[in-house]
Amino acid sequence: MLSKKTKYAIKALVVLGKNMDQPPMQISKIAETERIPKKFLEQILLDLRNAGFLYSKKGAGGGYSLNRDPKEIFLVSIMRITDGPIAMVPCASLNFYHKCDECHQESTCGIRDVFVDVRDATLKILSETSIADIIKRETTLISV
Amino acid sequence: MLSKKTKYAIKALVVLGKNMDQPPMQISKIAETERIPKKFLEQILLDLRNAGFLYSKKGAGGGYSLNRDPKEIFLVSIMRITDGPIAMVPCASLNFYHKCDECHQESTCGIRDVFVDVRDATLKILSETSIADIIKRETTLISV
DNA sequence: TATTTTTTCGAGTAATATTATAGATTATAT
DNA sequence: ATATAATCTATAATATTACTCGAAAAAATA
Repeated sequence: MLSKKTKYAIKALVVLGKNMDQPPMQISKIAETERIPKKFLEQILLDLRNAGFLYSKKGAGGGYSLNRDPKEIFLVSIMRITDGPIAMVPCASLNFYHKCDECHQESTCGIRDVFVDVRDATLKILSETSIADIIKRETTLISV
Repeated sequence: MLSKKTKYAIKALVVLGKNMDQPPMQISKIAETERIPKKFLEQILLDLRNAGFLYSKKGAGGGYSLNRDPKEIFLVSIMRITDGPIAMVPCASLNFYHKCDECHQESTCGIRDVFVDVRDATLKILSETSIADIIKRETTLISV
């Protein structure tokens, strides 16, 4: 399951992606419009900022804005920051690999073998889909 | 992440798949060979039995055996029993659908739209892969 | 029929992860 | 100076996962 943390992160990035030419937006503003607990959002935005996706400014008139083109922010990167691995088993993870507790012989593990395929299929979609795509999909869905 | 419950379920089914022509195997035997906590495995096997995948027999000489051809037991069915939904968001689930807490307008949700695609890609693999396939993959991996 | 074996059942607990909150601190603008 | 708004550290609340306990029911066999 996708954590709320990740959903909130995506939603915040979408909001900021729609706010590109405007002055930075405050946490409290984002929290209100998307109905995200403010203090929780605070942590999430900080993570995204530390990962280089957001620009932040303190003090009056401060807030957050995207540090990159929304076309260049892909779901896979966000999810790795907020949820960690994409793979469903740690032994099939590219960026967060570690042995499964239960596993005796990884090299011949049929489960791992299948979930490497699942990971690749998931990864393909998530690394092709950007914040800009999400915004585009939403407007497309409205018009349908 | 795949729960241990699901991994244990798959492992148990694989063991039983290799035991097809033998008399039923006891919980304790499966638990030992696969190093699964016995009481936990007990619950898991019961779920699989109630879902019709296993045959069980009480008393001396009793135990568990597969109720179907290992070629006809697919990962997707096992996972739905042990972990529930395949989709990463409840609103994209076929068998366990429910609204996301956070969601205001499902019909135009770009997140949902992407994760329906992810679900489909995952589903394809999991509904094509059987216990027999896992066993086959393992022997193939050994010979490589 | 008594005993042993093994699954079944209902409940409970422990460990861990997720979600959320609190309060003080630091930076910036006016 | 003062107000604004992000940052930091810690902790509380809740949910989920992993696992345990003890007794009951069913079947075999001696």
